[in-house]
Amino acid sequence: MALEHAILVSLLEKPGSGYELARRFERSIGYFWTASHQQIYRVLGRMEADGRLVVREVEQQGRPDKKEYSVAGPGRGALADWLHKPIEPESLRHDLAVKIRGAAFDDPAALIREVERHRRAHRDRLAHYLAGEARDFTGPEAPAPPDAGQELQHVVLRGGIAYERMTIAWLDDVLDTLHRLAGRAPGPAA
Amino acid sequence: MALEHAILVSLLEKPGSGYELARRFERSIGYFWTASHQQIYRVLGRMEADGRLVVREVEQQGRPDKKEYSVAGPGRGALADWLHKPIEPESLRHDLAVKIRGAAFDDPAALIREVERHRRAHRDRLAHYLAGEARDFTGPEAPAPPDAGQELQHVVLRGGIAYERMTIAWLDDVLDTLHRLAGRAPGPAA
DNA sequence: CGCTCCATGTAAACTGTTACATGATTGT
DNA sequence: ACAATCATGTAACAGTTTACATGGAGCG
Repeated sequence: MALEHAILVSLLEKPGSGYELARRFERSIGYFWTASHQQIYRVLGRMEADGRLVVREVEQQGRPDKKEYSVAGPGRGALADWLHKPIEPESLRHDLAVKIRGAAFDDPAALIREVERHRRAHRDRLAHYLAGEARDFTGPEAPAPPDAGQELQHVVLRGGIAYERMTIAWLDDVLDTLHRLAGRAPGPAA
Repeated sequence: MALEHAILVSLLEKPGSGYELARRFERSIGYFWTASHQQIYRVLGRMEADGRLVVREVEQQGRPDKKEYSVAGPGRGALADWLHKPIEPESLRHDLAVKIRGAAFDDPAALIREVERHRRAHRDRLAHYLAGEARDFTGPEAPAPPDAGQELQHVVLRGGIAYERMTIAWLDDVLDTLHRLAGRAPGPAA
């Protein structure tokens, strides 16, 4: 159900169309929640029908009209209810870890390329987060003093940065392990 | 689709029943993939129908009979195919981060209890992982030298440990931020 | 002419959660 | 007697992914 709440938070930060939300889910909100445009349009339709959102048709020049959504009273209430209700601490879903354990029944060396690819992706994501942090929070252009919303956005971004740094360090550990195993026995085991 | 692959890896490590798999998904495999028994039974049924698994009825004394599943040739092939196919680097799903950003439109101080609860859960999980590491890998009972499968299980567990440590440190950062905001403005903003 | 961006959606398949259901054994 | 553990499932619903579908504007 958290997609609904993520959309409410994003629209409270700034109203926008389904398309714009989809873009945000590739960027800032996407640091901790992902959603495709198909999902977003469906949920927006439902939330508008439920009275949590209001739409405004916006005519544009040189591009298609868009529907700008913003949060209505009941939407704000639904978000407040959810914020006050405890949630379960997350459990991870990590495909790559499944692959690493699966490598025991295949060739561990064959995984090295894949792990390196993931390491590059995480390194790029870290660079992207750090650039965003400098632009919005720590650089000379950043607003001083920051308001509560900016402080909270920043602490979430610091979480993303910590996650990427941790992941890169772990992938280095994985690569070391795979190289050691590849040196030891160069074929499929088991 | 990774539940299927996680089941294949687990059954290659050791054949077992749906019930036993559900237990493993609360423990070792559960460090990086979760699944309920309902899901597991459904997928086991499908995989057996597809010829990826074979079942053996095992009579037991003092407890109900069970169906012991093990991986068939096509199952091993399906796993190998998946292992050689690149996967997308994961994107996070972190409800708590949605809540933290949402707190800008509610009372940040009201989130402190919830964050503390999550911190305790992660601290407990870390202790559990560390106990498992000592028991299976670094303690005096651990097999020496470890085989490839154990090395790979260990590196995945180290990833879980690093994740929990990072998360605890981040939650401390979040708590500092919330305390600072609570001291500054004691009501809902926006 | 083809590519990317803007903007919106539908449909089908699959995955995951919640609730319900049964029945024996072991321990308190 | 009651609760927990072992063991297996069904059914309904909610959420997610993948594929299909349309169409204009601007750039090289």
